[in-house]
Parts: sequence; structure tokens; C-alpha cells
Amino acid sequence: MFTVSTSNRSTYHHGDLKAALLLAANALLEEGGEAAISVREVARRAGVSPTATYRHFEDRSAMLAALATQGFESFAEDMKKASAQSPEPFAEMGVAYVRFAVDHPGMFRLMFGPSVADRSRSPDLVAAIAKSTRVFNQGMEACKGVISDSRLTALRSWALVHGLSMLVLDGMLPGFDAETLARAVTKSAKPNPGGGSS
Amino acid sequence: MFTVSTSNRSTYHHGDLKAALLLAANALLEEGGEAAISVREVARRAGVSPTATYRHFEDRSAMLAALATQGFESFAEDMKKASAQSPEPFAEMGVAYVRFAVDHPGMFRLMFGPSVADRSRSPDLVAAIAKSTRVFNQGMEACKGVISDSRLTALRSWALVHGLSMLVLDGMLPGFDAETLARAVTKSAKPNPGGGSS
DNA sequence: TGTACATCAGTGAACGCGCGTTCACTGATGTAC
DNA sequence: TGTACATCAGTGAACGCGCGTTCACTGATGTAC
Repeated sequence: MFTVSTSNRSTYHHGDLKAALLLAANALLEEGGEAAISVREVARRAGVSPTATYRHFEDRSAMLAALATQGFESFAEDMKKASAQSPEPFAEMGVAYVRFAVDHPGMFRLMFGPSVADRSRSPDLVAAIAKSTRVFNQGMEACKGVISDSRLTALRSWALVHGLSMLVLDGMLPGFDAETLARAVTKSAKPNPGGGSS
Repeated sequence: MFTVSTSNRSTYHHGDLKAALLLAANALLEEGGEAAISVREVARRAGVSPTATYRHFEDRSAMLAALATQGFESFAEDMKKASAQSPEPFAEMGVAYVRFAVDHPGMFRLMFGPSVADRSRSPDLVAAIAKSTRVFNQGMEACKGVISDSRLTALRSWALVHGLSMLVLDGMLPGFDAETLARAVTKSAKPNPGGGSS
């Protein structure tokens, strides 16, 4: 996912340890989920003592935040590319979205998970999230009308409410009341188009 | 969320230790997420030695599976009740869905998270998941037509792709190709109703 | 060009901790006769 | 009704482990003169 100029570490100083640490952390993330990221193991993989880590990250959670920041930046780029090269921007972007999740499940979970929910200590993370949101919204601007399909409706509805739930839980929609959102998002799925009920 | 007859533990034997352990685990889950559930802390809260736990659960992960099973059963009940008492079953169920997530975030995350992704060791969990899915699908049966709304479209789309991503990651849609699903789910959101493109 | 010295980026040992799990055990309960 | 005994459901000590973080340190680098 991320690359870094690998050094053979013949010198005392590493060269670009910060990038190497993030690279190692990312590998661990995809291998065993966020719980697999320990300061010691990350340092081990970068071929460095655990203490060296603290030259670059204040503590473990700062490291996770930096990792998630990289993730959101990469995510935004993917979506941007996808929506730019298609006459159906939303569809293509949706595919890119899911592809990112499938290709980098550990990262995806970290990005939207509770471990980086406290963003007060990382303005970089806040900025990266904002960028992703902006790209997504832009890619969608051209889309107005909608569906009326077969059995896909079930899956679509499930994904809709599940996604809304996750977004609310992960603090992606701050300032909104969860139930109001849920009602608004689901209510428009009326039993008959144009035919209101109750 | 769950109740159990509390015993004052004047006797050597507990009475209903299994339920008490699950209750304690659930409390920990909501307090600090799944990572906060340790065998030792659960036992501590139940007023029992760590070893006693192993009379009722093979190991830590079996305990998590049992916990998630309770969660899915409760979840299914909530949705069932919600859809039964409304002329707009999907909307009401969607609200119940999100409400469950908001009321029991730790549980929601556990239920759909990677810790219980290996369901091969717990038929009970498999059954509870199947029940939830059944309830959800039944509650949706009456719904066919759909939206065409204002700025809600953005949120709805986000929730849709985010939810699909999570479901795929969490193994809720086994046997399907992620990208095919993504394309199908998003493609129907055509730029203009009735006007197909490319 | 050389050198003194401040600063930077690492090392290695150690701290205290809580964890999951196993061991040999014992107190309580239930059952066959 | 009484008793011997199997079984069940706990205890308490101990194992080995990896963790995050801190400490005093040292080797490498850059800069002022």
C-alpha cells in the first residue's frame, strides 16, 4: 500500500525511520488487525530498538493516528481517480470505496474505528478525513435520480442502515441525532413511489 | 441490556455463574470495547476466581462468541417488535437498527467485528445471525419503490457504500464478489431516472 | 580546512503490569443402596 | 433415614509472556568560528 526507500541500515542512523515504522505498522495492521500493532513489534520489524520509536511518535496512539491519516489520504486519492475516469461517477466511486475496504481491511477498520475516534490530538487526521469527504461529495454531485429494482433492494437497505449505524458510532456525523438521521434516510423508501402511507 | 438473578454468594457454588459472567463481560464491552474484556476482569467482576470461568467457556474467544450470540438474539427481537408495530415497517426497523447500535455500541461492533468472524466453533452464533437476517428481510418485504430527495442523497449514498464495505469485511455476504455487489448496489443510482448511461 | 561542540537519532537494560491458561486441590451437591 | 462415594463447581498459586514506557547512555551529524 505504501512504499518507502528501503535502506540496508549500514549506518547508525536509519535515514527515514518514520516512514519505515509506518510501513511496518501497516503490514501488521493487515496481518492481524489493529491489535497486532505493538510498539515493540513495529520497532522489531523496522530493525530498531523500541525506544527509537519515541523519537517519531509521542506514543502508540499517535502512531495509530498517523497511520490512519495515511489511510485516508490514500483512500481519497483512490476515489478521486475512480470518479474522474467514468461517466458514472457514483458507481465507479462506490466500487473504489468497497475495493479499498476489501484490499486494506485492517486499515479500513482502523480508519473508521474507535481507536482513532479521538481526533483532538491530530489535526493531520482531521484534514485527511475532510479531504476524503470532499472527494466523495464531489463525485456524487451529478447524481439525483434513483432506483427501483429487484431483490437488490434488500441488500441495499441492509447496507444503508448498517452503514449509517457505523458512521454514527464512529463519530463521522457529529452534531446529528442518530434517530432523526435514521428516520430521514429510511423513510423515503416508501412502500409505493408517490404513495405516502400513514 | 441483559439481566440475571443476582445471588449474594453466601455459598461456595454460585448459582448461575455463566449468566453472571456474560453480564460482566457485557458491561466491560460497553465500557471499554471488546479489548476491555479479559478473562481475569470478567471473573473479578463476577466475584470469582479466573479459573472458574473455564468451567463455562472453553476459552476467551468462546466467551466472546456466546456474548455476540446474546447480542444477535436481542437485536432480532428489537427489530421484530419495531416492524410489527408500524405501518412503515422498514423505516421503523431502520430506526431500531440504528438505535441498537447507538445504545450498545460495544456489542454492535463485537457482533459485526472480526473477533467473532470465525463462526465455525459456534452453531449458536450462526443460528442467532440467521434469525436476525430473517427478521430484517421479513420486515422489508412490503417495500418496493424508492426515493428521489434533496441533500439526504449524499448521506444515503455514503451509508450505502460504507455499510456494504463493512458487511463484506465482516463476512456477512459470503460467496459474493465484493466488486460485483458494489457495482450492482450503486449502479442503479443513475444520473437521470430512466436515462441510462454508457 | 580544521576543530570544538551542540544537537539529533539511535541503544540496551530495566520498570511494573496484566494477561491467558494450567496445575493440583477442595468444598458442595446429588445419588445408589 | 443414613451413608459411601462419584461428580460437579469452585479455589489459589504459579507458569511464561509480551506489553508500553522510562532511564541514562552513546554514536553520528551538522554548524560556527
